[in-house]
Amino acid sequence: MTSETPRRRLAPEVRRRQVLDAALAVFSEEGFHGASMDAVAARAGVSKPLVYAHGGSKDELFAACLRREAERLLRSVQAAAGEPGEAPLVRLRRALRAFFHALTTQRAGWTVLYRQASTGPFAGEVDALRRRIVEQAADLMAGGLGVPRAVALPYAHTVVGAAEGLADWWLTDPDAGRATDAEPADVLADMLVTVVGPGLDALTGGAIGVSAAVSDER
Amino acid sequence: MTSETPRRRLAPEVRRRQVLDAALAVFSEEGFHGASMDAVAARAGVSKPLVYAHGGSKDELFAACLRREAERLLRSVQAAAGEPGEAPLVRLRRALRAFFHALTTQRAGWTVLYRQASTGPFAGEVDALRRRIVEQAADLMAGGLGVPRAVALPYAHTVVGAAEGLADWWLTDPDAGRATDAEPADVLADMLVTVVGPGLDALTGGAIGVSAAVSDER
Amino acid sequence: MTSETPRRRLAPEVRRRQVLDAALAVFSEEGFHGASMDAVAARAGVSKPLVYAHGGSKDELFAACLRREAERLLRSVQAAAGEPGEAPLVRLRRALRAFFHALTTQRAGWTVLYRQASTGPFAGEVDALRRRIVEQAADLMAGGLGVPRAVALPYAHTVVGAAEGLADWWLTDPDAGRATDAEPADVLADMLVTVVGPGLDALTGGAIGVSAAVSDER
Amino acid sequence: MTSETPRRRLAPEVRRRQVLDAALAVFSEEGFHGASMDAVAARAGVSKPLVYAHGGSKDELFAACLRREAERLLRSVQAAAGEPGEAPLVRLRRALRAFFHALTTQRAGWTVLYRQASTGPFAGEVDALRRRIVEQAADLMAGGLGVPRAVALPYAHTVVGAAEGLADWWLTDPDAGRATDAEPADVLADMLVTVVGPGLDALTGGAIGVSAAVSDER
DNA sequence: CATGAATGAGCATTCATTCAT
DNA sequence: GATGAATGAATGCTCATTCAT
Repeated sequence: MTSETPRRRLAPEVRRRQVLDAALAVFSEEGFHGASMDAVAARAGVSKPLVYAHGGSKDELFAACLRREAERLLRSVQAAAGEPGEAPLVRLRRALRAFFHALTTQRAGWTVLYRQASTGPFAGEVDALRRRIVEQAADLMAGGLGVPRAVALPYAHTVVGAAEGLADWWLTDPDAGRATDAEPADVLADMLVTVVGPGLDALTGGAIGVSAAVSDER
Repeated sequence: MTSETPRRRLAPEVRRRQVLDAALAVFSEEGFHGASMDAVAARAGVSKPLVYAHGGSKDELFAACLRREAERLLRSVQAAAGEPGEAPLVRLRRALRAFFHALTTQRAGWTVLYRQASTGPFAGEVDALRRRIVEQAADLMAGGLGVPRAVALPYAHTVVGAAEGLADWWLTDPDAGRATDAEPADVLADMLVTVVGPGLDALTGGAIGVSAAVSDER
Repeated sequence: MTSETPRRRLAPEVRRRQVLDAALAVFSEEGFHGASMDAVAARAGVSKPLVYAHGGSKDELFAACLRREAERLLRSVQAAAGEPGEAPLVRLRRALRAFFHALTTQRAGWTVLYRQASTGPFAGEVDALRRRIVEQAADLMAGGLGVPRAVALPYAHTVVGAAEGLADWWLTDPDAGRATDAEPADVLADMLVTVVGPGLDALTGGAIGVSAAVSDER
Repeated sequence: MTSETPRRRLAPEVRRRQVLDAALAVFSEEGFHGASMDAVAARAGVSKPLVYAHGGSKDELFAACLRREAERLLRSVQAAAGEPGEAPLVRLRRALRAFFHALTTQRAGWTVLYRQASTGPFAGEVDALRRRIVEQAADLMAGGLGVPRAVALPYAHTVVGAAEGLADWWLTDPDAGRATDAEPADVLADMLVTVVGPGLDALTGGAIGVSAAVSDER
């Protein structure tokens, strides 16, 4: 018999990450229902009971993936958005750049979060995340300028939706954002600011110097 | 056997529509994997083999639902967009209004298209549809004004993504678009034009009279 | 390929009995936990889903076996016990004869009822059955003679317990009851009456002519 | 690792008893199949491998419990039965009293022996025990009076079965044996002698002074 | 010696799919 | 043409058992 990988003993947290990583990959490729625990185990290179030991039931495992990826994504974007003192569109642009950058390293996570989870028993969890993101965006604007919340909220939904649309495009089409030789993530973020920035200006009655913000920080 | 409902022989195309309708309903409620062929048959009020006879395998059935709903949606929007002669933003707004209106009568279809199908073996099919929509939007602008395709395409992705985001919001949150007592579908469409219109103006170097178009046709 | 048994279509009630019979056999041999649905299916010569279709879940299947066997057994004994008008010991003897006779054709049922089910989620069901039997026996005596219930009840438990003990012996040991060439079931029943009859006489202060009853109806 | 409970090295036989006690408790509560080795280990407060080291496989562990409890029970009863010199019914009554008394302190053991083990791979073991008990009872009578073995054996089965029936009743129903305020174990034992004593007298043609024995030793 | 970590094997259950009527 | 009856193939999950430390 060829010397199979010997039954190594690993630290629980290492194993847990291993399992979560495998689960994320499989879930993102096959979807929640399409993914089998066997497939997760195989991907992780371990036995099925170990998956259960470290990840719990299939539902728990999926929820754990979800939460981990959401946390990661939110953290990146929040850190990039910076302090409330700055100009809203500048903060928005930095946040969007961070968002598109994060997707490059979290492609599977994004897929799981936005394509797999919005259905089934986790719609609630994902909805909550989405709401947190949108709220954050709405706060960014409602706080930064005097925009009333009732105006900021649909705007935030629009921007977040647009970002998701571009993200999907980017992850699907290899040419997306590659018109120039700048970093595609930045190109897409800037593009988005260019498109929605003036609209925000219009909504707020010119409270922001859009063009300045848009042309800034290149 | 006592002749209960006499199991009328129906014309094949009628049966087919019956089956597709049932399938759409079940798929939209339970998701692709959650839906069982038994449930579809029960919903259609026919036997399972008949479902197979008229709808093919589960995959084929799902794909058929997908295509039918996509066709419907595209047709509505295309019809509303009108002729190439008119002002792009006017056409865009009409198209968006039609889109949001269509969702009210095609809620199940939308759910299936965008929540269930974007994963699994149908991602391709959905992608193709999305691409058709985006192409159409890009044409609308690239044709209407002198915008180069390379600029129009990402813009189109942005707008379509934003529309999807708002649509999800709308279908999820009962308050979405109900700030005034205007038709919510129109409110959302107009909101979107307000947000992305000026950006288009900026992108094209002022080729369109945005403000006019935006305030027009109220 | 050798012509396997062709997938015959059978009437539902026939199939159901087939499945129940197989389940009873397997349960009686392996116990509830030891029995696998695969084994039941194999024994019935059908596929596993068919077992589920006709027998429900494993629990339901077991419960169904239980109830069917209990019903059978009770019916036999009740019929044999006859009308309240007759002498108690005569009725008791006839009932016991019927009981031991029933065991010959219901060996598996007995095992399932008394050896498998007294544990696990069905203890309640079996307890109820046992109580019905004991109550019936107690009534037989409390009603037939003037014995107070408080005396009849432990007596009934004693007699039923003794009958079960003999039954186990009989089903285990091939020699049991074969001292003479009379029907073993009858020998055991009569033996039991001989042993416990005089005790009943003693308990009731000689209300019954035991010896007469005991020697009667040979 | 911080030395919590220092996991004392214990003498092997002490450990073994610890493990057997835990196993008995778990088996009696959950049944053979329902009991998991994890549960046994947890109950014993030791690790699973230690259970294997001291108790062997699950089957062996169960068998060990079985044998230990059987031994205990037999010893109690044998000791109580006393010397062959005495009157058979007196000895029987003492033995029965000891039996019912033993159950109060060995409830778990009884449950395991008679409810869990009578099925599956241990039926043999339990049968052997039962046979030893019955043999003993038969010897008691065949030896004490001139009864031939062929008569004594079924009688013994009857008495033992009746005792088991009463025991089950007692352990199930809290009112059993509590008519007077005498010790229930004694009440049940005496009750049993009252019921089966006269029958033995009848079988042997009046060789024993039943009434004397029965009323004796109150 | 004692254990945490790991696994092979099995089980109840469901479902898409297809014959026989 | 339409259906009730049947099945092959998975799938989620658990457990007795054993290494590596």
